Amino acid sequence: MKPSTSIQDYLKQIYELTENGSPASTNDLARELNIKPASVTGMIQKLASEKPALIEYQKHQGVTLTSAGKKAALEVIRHHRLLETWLVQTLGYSWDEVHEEAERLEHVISEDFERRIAAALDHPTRDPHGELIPTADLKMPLDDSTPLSALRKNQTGKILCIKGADADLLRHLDELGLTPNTMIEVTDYSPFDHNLTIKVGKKNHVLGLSITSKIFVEEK
Amino acid sequence: MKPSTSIQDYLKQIYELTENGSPASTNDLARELNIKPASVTGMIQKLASEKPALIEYQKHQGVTLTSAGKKAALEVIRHHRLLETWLVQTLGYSWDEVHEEAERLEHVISEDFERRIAAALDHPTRDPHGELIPTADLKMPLDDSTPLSALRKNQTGKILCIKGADADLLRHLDELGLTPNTMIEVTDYSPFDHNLTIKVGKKNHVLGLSITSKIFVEEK
DNA sequence: TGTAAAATTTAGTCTTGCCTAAATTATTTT
DNA sequence: AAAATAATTTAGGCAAGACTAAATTTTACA
Repeated sequence: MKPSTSIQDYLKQIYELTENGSPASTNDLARELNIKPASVTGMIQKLASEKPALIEYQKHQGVTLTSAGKKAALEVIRHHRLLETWLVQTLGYSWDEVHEEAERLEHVISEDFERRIAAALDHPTRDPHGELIPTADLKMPLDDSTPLSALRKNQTGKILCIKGADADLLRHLDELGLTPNTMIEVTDYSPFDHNLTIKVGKKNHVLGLSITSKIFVEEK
Repeated sequence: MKPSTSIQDYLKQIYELTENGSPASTNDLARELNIKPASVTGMIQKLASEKPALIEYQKHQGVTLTSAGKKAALEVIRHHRLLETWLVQTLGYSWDEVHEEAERLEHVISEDFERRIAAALDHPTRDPHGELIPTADLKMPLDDSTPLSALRKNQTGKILCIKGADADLLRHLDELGLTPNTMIEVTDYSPFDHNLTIKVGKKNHVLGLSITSKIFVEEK
């Protein structure tokens, strides 16, 4: 049976917190979901005792997704990213506005709806932020991007993805023209503070690590 | 604050059951909402004691909407009908498929989303079934349609709306070409059983009262 | 290594919205 | 008008999913 909206939110969040390979802690989950840690423990115990189990869990050790849990998480993430793409393309949302709307819609659309928007968008592989969209058979495509912070003077690339930016930063990057699919060139690098000077269009911008580590590019 | 999904469903249903002018009974609500009558009583008491009250209620007398309740109901109905229109126009749903999808989406879309689809559709006044769409300021437009069953031999009209048909009947009417905006002519009337012979395109169909009373036309 | 701080879990409570069973009120039939 | 039936309400319960306060475990640091 289809997991509740709450459970879908937990699974999605666990997926994201465990992408680095390490288990997700009760506290991290609580922070990300805006829920008290005690409540998270309760839900964790429930998810671990579902059959089939959706997460792997041992007291005080954090949680990881089982394959059933990962599948359910990817389903929600696919919904979310297809919806964002579609809202931007068909209703003129800007890429920094769509998140909240998709956050609510992702839980209620049918598989039929999912198929229809995927087809209407011609089966996109990345959403407006550049995040990879899980495939229809619920696999996450391989990510071939590099953080902009890893580039050095004279290297060029195409922006693929902006990760982990809040609404303010998204708007700021939009104003600078730093959006997915834009070509950029590193015109200077400061080894001291890791600042990069980036040429985008005809303008140069000096960006610190807190920004360049959130921009992912395909090196050319 | 925004009413819960459950409350929105109650209000929408009460709106529809009271369109005839008489209050909605506990039993009718229970039947339409697939909920037990005892549960309906509980919710009714809650809705009547909200401030401001959303319904008018006296024990054993049925319920009607207050103006606050009607406003909330029209908001949901506007969402539903705009969504149906939009799903049909942009995602190729057929008019007999959209109901369920809209039923879930109507509760989660933002006012911004509502404005965007209304604008994208050029502010339609009727949904794919022909039902009137409440205006942006939450008034229900006047209905200028007549039941097809009231027409007699040689009268002609344009189909405006199909009301209260289940999925089977919707598909059947679709096959006969009896969809909103179609021109029809009454070529015969049987006073005995109230059957009407209707010419639609080049074909004639004999329709009983159970069908003609669900088709609403603009008489020409 | 022992202790303080941080993280986690347990225990008990609350709200929402549904349920069943039983009691009450209204309506219909004889 | 009384009896039978139908509609409605009351009472008591349950599951989901959140909360607070208190107990426990783990980790970190002196």
